[in-house]
Amino acid sequence: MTVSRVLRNRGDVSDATRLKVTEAAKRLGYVPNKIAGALASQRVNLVAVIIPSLSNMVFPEVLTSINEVLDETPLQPVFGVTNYQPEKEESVLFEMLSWRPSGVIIAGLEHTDAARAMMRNADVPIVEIMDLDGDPIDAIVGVSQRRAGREMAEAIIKAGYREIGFMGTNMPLDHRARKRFEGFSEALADAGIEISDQEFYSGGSALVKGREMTEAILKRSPDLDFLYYSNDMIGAGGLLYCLANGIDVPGQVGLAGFNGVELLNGLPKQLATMDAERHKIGRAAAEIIAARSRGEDAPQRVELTPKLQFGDTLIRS
Amino acid sequence: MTVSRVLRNRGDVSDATRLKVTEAAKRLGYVPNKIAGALASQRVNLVAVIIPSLSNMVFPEVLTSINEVLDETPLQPVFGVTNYQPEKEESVLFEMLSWRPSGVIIAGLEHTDAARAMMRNADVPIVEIMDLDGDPIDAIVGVSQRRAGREMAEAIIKAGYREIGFMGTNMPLDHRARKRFEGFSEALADAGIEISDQEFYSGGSALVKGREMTEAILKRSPDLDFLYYSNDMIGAGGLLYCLANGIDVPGQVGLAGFNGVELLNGLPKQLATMDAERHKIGRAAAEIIAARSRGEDAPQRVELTPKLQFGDTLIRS
DNA sequence: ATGAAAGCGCTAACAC
DNA sequence: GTGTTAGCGCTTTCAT
Repeated sequence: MTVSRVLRNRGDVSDATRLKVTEAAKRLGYVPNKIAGALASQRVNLVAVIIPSLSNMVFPEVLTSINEVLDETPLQPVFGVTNYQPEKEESVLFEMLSWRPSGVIIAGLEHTDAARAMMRNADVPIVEIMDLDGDPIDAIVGVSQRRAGREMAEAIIKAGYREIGFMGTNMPLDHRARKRFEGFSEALADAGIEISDQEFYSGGSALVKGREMTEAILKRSPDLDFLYYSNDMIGAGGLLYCLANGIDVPGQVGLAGFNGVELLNGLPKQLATMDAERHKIGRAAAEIIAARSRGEDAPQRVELTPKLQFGDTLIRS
Repeated sequence: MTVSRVLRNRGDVSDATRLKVTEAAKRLGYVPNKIAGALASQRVNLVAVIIPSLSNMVFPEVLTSINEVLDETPLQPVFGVTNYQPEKEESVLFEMLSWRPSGVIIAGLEHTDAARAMMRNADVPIVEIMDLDGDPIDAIVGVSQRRAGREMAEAIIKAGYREIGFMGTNMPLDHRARKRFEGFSEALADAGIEISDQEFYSGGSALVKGREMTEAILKRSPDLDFLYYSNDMIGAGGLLYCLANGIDVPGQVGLAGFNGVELLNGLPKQLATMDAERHKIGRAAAEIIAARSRGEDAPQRVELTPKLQFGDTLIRS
């Protein structure tokens, strides 16, 4: 009836009745039932956002920018966390799609067959984010992780380092870290170099692990002249270890991480890194969903290019 | 009809038909419409989780533990972010309540009147988290921020420090930081001490801000013998500044932060801090919602007590 | 063990 | 400018 019109600012309603209705609504503390509304209108203003982890720091930042963009639209983000488990991703996705959201933003390109099928059948915009190396279901925005790895390797070689150690997470399901590593190794191989030593960790405080791994790898392989870390947090740990132990950085040992986290700016020396552009990724993804839900069209592919920041730990050649 | 029964594992259905249905469902990539289901059953497995910020590090951790607990139930968390703005909180709450969630977990005790009214009328379990100093709407779990501030002040005084500087965020709407500061000042006042100097910041990288503020305050007030930071990130920045500038910690200047963030373990020295128990808070809150949604009863108030960690920057007296 | 029918609280389309 | 009506896709209840 008229009430519905008022509450949604639709159609022609006289000011008098409009006033009466809004007033009554406020007085009764009325909160509309979107469930019924959504069922009737077949429209839901929710956007499903699915990420692997909240403890990674990177993802909260992506969420923040998604939030920023959607704040200016009628859309509402709804987050789900998969803990890097494909089956969990599948179930979270199932759960979310069953609410018929206006769009899906999901990290990565690797999904179970069932998950992929669900998304293809869902008939809503799907944006896969972060990674670019693979076949998207629908839209995609991110950086080529493989290329990021390559470029870092090339810069390291160019700077004259030859005995290179790698440290990273021991998570077979972190496909982005894996692809960076692959790109990195490939580029080294192209230059006839092999990784001299490596060290993996899982769980625990990344900063502490970075210290520990760095100590271990340098004790085991004292000839190393460069350490590449798969993320900035362990890189920062390594940097702090080197500084505390009088190791000359970048003279004796060069260091680099990945992500460009804000934290690095506060350290005594700037760790070399590559900005993963996660704010831009979040914005672009949200903008695609917003545009599509307005019926406008939007890019199918947004490629961002991570920029190498030399900082103070990688000799600029 | 029967299909519905199968899909929900309810009632008596013959194995034959059950099989037929599940198979067809899988083949068609069927995803049930929870909107219709929720409307019919008047039950929704969503739990609204409302927090001020994602960049604060503290909140992702709370979310993580909420997630952990709800993972073992049919409930699904749904996050909303308020950016510390009461009106935004109100609108997020409105939006979420309009989906008739099974419960609400919301940070803090300060809300607009309208928000408070909505929650009171919502007829679902409401758990206010983090803070304990105020009147809860329904259930509450957290630590007394005021007391946390007091205890830190008392420890500092006991350790013999007298010229105390304070650094914190310039956010009038961060009520928890404010209450800690109030408790801190009160305890100092009880001992006849006043804060000698203070410095506030907003925005930017907390670690960098910590360095900068520490430099500024020490240049301005060289007599300070203790610096209390309203959070660990700026405290860590301050610590790094002191170490880099040959300031003897905790001999010449003592330092303390708040939160007990994991990051601190990786620093060259352990910053004194108080663990805000955010994992326990998340767990307890989620458990209350889970219990209540099962019809069991649950505690109305869970008081956690932050533990002082002296680390290496506060003389143990 | 299965089917049929009512209705959850809205929106959309169409009268008046 | 306002009221009426028929669903939206399920669950629930009641028959069979």
